[in-house]
Amino acid sequence: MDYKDTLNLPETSFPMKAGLNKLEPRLLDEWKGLYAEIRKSRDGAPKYVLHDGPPYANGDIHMGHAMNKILKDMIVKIKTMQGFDAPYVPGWDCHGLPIELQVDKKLGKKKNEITKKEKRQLCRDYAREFVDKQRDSFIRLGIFGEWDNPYLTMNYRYEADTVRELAKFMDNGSLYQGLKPVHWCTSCQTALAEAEVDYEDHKSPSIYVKFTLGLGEAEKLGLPPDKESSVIIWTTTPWTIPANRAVCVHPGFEYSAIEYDGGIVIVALELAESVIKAIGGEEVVEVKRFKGEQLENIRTKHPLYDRVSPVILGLHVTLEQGTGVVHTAPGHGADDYNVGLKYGLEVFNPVLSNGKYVDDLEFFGGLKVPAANSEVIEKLTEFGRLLSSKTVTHSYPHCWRCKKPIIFRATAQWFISMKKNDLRENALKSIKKVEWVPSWGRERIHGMVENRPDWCVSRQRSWGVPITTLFCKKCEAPLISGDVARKAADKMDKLGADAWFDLDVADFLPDGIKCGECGSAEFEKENDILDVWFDSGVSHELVLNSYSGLASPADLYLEGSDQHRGWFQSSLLESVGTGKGAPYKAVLTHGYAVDKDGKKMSKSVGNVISPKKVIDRYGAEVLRLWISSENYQEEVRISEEILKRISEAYRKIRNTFRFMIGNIYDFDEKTDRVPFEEMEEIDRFILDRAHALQDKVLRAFDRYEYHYFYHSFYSFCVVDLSSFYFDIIKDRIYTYPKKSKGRRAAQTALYDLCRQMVRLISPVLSFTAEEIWQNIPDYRQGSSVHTEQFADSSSFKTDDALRDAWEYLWDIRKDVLKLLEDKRRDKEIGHSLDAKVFLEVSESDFGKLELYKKELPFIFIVSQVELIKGGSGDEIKISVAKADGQKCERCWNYNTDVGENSEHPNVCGRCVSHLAQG
RNA sequence: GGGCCUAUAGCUCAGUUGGUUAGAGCGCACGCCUGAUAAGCGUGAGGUCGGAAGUUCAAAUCUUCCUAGGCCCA
Repeated sequence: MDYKDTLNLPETSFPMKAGLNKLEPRLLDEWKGLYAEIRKSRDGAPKYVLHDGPPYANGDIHMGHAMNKILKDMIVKIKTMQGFDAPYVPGWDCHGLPIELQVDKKLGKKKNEITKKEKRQLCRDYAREFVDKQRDSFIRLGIFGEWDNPYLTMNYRYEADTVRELAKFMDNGSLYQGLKPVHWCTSCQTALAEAEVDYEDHKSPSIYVKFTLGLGEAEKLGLPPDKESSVIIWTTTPWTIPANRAVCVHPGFEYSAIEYDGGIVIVALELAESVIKAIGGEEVVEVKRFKGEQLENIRTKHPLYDRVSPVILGLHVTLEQGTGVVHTAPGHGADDYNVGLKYGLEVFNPVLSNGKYVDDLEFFGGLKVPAANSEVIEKLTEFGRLLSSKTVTHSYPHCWRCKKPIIFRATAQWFISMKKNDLRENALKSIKKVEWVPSWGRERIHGMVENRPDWCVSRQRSWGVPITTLFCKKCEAPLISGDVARKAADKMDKLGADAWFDLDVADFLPDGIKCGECGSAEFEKENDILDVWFDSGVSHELVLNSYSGLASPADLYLEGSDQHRGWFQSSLLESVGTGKGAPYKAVLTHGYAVDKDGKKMSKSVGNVISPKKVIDRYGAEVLRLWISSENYQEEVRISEEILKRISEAYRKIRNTFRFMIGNIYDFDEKTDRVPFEEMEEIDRFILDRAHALQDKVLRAFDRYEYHYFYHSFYSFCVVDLSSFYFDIIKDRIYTYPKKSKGRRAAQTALYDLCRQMVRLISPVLSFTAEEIWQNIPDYRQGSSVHTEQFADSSSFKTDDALRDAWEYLWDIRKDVLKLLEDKRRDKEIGHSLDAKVFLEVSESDFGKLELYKKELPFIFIVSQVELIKGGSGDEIKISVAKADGQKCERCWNYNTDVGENSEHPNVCGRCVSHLAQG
């Protein structure tokens, strides 16, 4: 007869192949109301608030989005499994230039024909479209959250509340108007963003100009007082000379004082030769040498006007070209502006929006730049300040619309002061109280906040939240009033940002308000909009305090490491600036997704792997497992090979569960459970290992070390279960009578393992965990693993003695397997059950092993084991021979009693007895 | 150019305060099994710890420099 039919082989409909592209959509469908159900199940539980940083509503999601959202989802699910009420409200950043540019692009030439209001509506439609697209993608990844009610920075209420936040900065005096240079097209008469600037070759004059040292300054430097000493600058924009306010040197460079044309000129040592040559000198005769820092605060004379241009120090000075001394006009250059802030230089801009000098500018009033270059050069020559002039071709910014060269020009901008109300100091203090993971995040953001300039919050754009300030019609003085802002916000609640632009200024004027300068009561509205970083920077206030279940400050912010400059900082400044502390208790950062060589993914290189591609080919589950496997605090690599490895690991994990499910098909916990103390030792041992695993995994979770889960869990499946425990208990669950205690004990262990492990994987393998959950014997229709909590595995813990004994047995097993392999190579055995093992051990080891005499054959999966007392020390001598007796047709073990039963002539005594019991 | 960070087997990761021949799993090679079967088991080969110099009795681990890469600035 075929004894296979008398065995209890696994039975399950849980498929070996996942078919994730079908399984995942099916479960997503079943999960429609699950988020609400999970929240309900945690009603009243302690909260854990992870606040979502809003992605920009533009374009399809890329790997960085997927990584960020999956990590967040894992954390929310872990906290939920730990019993917390962990809500997740996703958001989107909807305003800003990139969307406006996309809309412009779609409009083509029509863009100049539509009104600003129409443009804003198109931007709103565009953002909406991508919010929906991205939302579908995120849901597809298995992310749980309040998807039907996300926060959008373009929601009317959000826009209005953003203005209310801005009003707080108006109230406390932090908001002010100042000047800052921006890219400016004099032809279109508009400010341009960096993205709207094209760099093309352009011909410019190249001039060297003398800045003569003021009276008595030469002596300070130890230079002969009877000669004229000058520093030499080089520039390609002579028209900015009238706006010069300083000359800048690098503190670390060496500078040479050189004899030239009866006087002395000072330039960088390294450039001395080329400069002297360029200005027609013969040879370099050095009189003296200085370190750049020695020149600080030396007074030079402006080459055209009767004013002083001091020497200042700046790290942006280079030796690539020029003289190593930089002509500094804070109104006409970014570097100049920044260094000027440090020295308190005037941000002087004599150029009007149409590119003409203001009328009262001496010598050049009314001239247009940059055509005025020739007049400036002429004047410099006349004043004897010009050393050289020629023409060069170089890369120069042009307007992307009209293709004409643009200029840098200081314009009025709105700023939030870092100094007023001690914003910088308080922000730095708050940084110290936050937990930064990895820890270097603290240093990074601290350094940035310490050195950043005031926050420029204005943009000359259409798509955004208005800066609700007014200007006096009469004297043009700005009116910064929180009351005006709040009146505007009240209108915006119902009408959105448009209210500010559409309604009459009178609608925003509080009773009796007058211009503080001239007393006039007539005003006009500011047209600038807010920097989008302000929009998202207020989310802690607008979102955390308005959604049910959320609370401020958040327990955690989790974003890419670029957000130390971005959202972490804007949120911090906004929160501290409105009188609170940091909006987060902890900040966790992740690296970027890069290719197999650690290089960033880019279309031009062709190394981009999109989430969609991975989902289509492998399933979202594999993407989730991939992220869990990597140390996300550094750059995270992804490649075909990595995905292949991960999907293989996925199959192994899946099969591990399949084995457990397949072997508890006839197990009913209520009637069949074997109490822990009555289980076989190995059953208790493996449960103990499972407890230790969970314990370590949960502790790693608390340290934000999520990839510990993947490695330890996977290793548990492969090493502890598949190759050790499962292999050993097969004999017991397959060949023992169905209802025997031995089989039921193993089933109890499998049942407990399965139920514990499925919870452990659920934050990562959310789909598969649910599928497993639905295949465990006592599955309740409609229930979900995701409303559960992690198993309390402390009842799995066993005593140290049992643990030590089995670790010892396991070690010996490894040695036995090596010996078996030798015999296999020699063709003496095939299957390990063909073998009999001899262990020659010392007195003390003999005692230990004799206790397990009966277990040893099963542990080694051999037919017989013989213990021999002998030898000394720790050494165990292992030898292998062919097993005694004949192979039992049923259990495949060799035994000398095979043949003793006439009814079952090819079966061992143990199986005969098992058969009798049914 | 500056700030912060990273570099251990083909892949993903461990390597405690510096202390024997640098570990694991996967993959690979070879073999076993055919009662988890497009599964399962075993054995084995893989590393000048990115490179160089230094500190030390002793360095993957500490210092400096270099190379490659990432983020943010300029």
